[in-house]
Amino acid sequence: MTGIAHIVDDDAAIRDALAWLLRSRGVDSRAWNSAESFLVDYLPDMKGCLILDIRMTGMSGPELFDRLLALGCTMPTLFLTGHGDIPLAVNALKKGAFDFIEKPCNDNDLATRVIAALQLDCQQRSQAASTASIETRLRNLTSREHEVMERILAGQYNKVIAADLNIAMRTVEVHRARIFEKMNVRSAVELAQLLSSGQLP
Amino acid sequence: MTGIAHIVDDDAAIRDALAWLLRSRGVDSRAWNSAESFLVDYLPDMKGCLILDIRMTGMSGPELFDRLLALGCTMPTLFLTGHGDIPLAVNALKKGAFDFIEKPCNDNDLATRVIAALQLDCQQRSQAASTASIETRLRNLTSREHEVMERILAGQYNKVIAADLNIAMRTVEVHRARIFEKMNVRSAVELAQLLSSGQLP
DNA sequence: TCCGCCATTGTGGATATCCGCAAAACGCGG
DNA sequence: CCGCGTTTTGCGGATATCCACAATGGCGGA
Repeated sequence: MTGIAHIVDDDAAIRDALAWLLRSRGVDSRAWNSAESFLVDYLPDMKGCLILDIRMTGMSGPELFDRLLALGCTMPTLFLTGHGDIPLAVNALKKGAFDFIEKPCNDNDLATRVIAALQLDCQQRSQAASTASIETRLRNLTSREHEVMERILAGQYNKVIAADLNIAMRTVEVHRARIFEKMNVRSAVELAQLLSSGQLP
Repeated sequence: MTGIAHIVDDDAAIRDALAWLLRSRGVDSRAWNSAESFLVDYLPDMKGCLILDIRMTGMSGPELFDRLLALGCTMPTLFLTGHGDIPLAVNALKKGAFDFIEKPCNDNDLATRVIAALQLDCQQRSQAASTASIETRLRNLTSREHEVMERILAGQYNKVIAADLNIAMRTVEVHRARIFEKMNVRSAVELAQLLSSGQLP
């Protein structure tokens, strides 16, 4: 668990209480007093989770959430609110927010949910790294190699691929070996499994 | 879109109004006046979506939802409520409810959400049928065939599989051909793709 | 007992895959 | 201009996959 809790709340007492609570559970945190100040500091490689207040001077929590979604932020987001309503909660959750908690709330419950969000971030990052690695390897293939690979994955014989692309079978073999090398697999089966395992294009 | 909206509400006026609204949008429905009466009629192959009231005499909407989850019901569920609260809404959505709508609500909005739920049910059923078909085919394999298939999917040569299982290579070929036939694939690549494509064991 | 299914095996022949070694042509960037 | 990467091709040899045809033995159910 390597991420931290990013707290955005315009109430200093809440920020301090949250930071204290999470520290008592071994969770590091950092706090911002407004959505705008968080956005100034935001970086795509921030790890952990977000804890957003709903009502804030200036940009609101939900508005910040929308903005971060647009920026591709994947950190699990917990909304804390003393002034929420059901459509707001439902809307946030349907947009992918991790949780929506009314204040005042049970300290233990809150800490538990934050820890769950941090764990989810960890898992998501691990999966995203794996997907990115596959995508990098795919990007390293030449366009010819892509053409051959599509046909390998369609189960075509080298002879059929050669006829299809109007090249020699030996050339197909060369491309095939290069594809396996670049994709770091040893067989067409392994390649198929690699490319079927996630949400890849 | 072949499913219907299953309405469970103890208020006859609401049931009628909902049925009328949905009919005006081309959606068939059927209504029950209590959670218990719906449970008496419930069948696992019901198609469509569920519209549940929260507060009802006897078993409540959320209690019915829990019961149906336990029965393996996959129909997308929309909660309708005039008396909800945020934790209830959040809890339902986190358990997988499709939507949570406060009454009174916009007729158009409600109908749109119901139609979206019906579409989701349709997709889910299609995916479930595909998964079931694969599982049936897997079940038709003999245990020996399973052993060989695992090794094929691990990318092993027939010669290695034969040595591993202490049988002739010809036998591996026979099993291999039977596996492909039963799984309705033509190659190990296709088999790997078939078994990597969903949430299978 | 008979039959069907499963697991196993062999023979021989055909096709598919793999690869070292070698070579040539083209395009791009330093 | 030169080096490198890409694409292509051929040769020869080895290994892998596929399968028709044939056969045997064990097990379970009718």
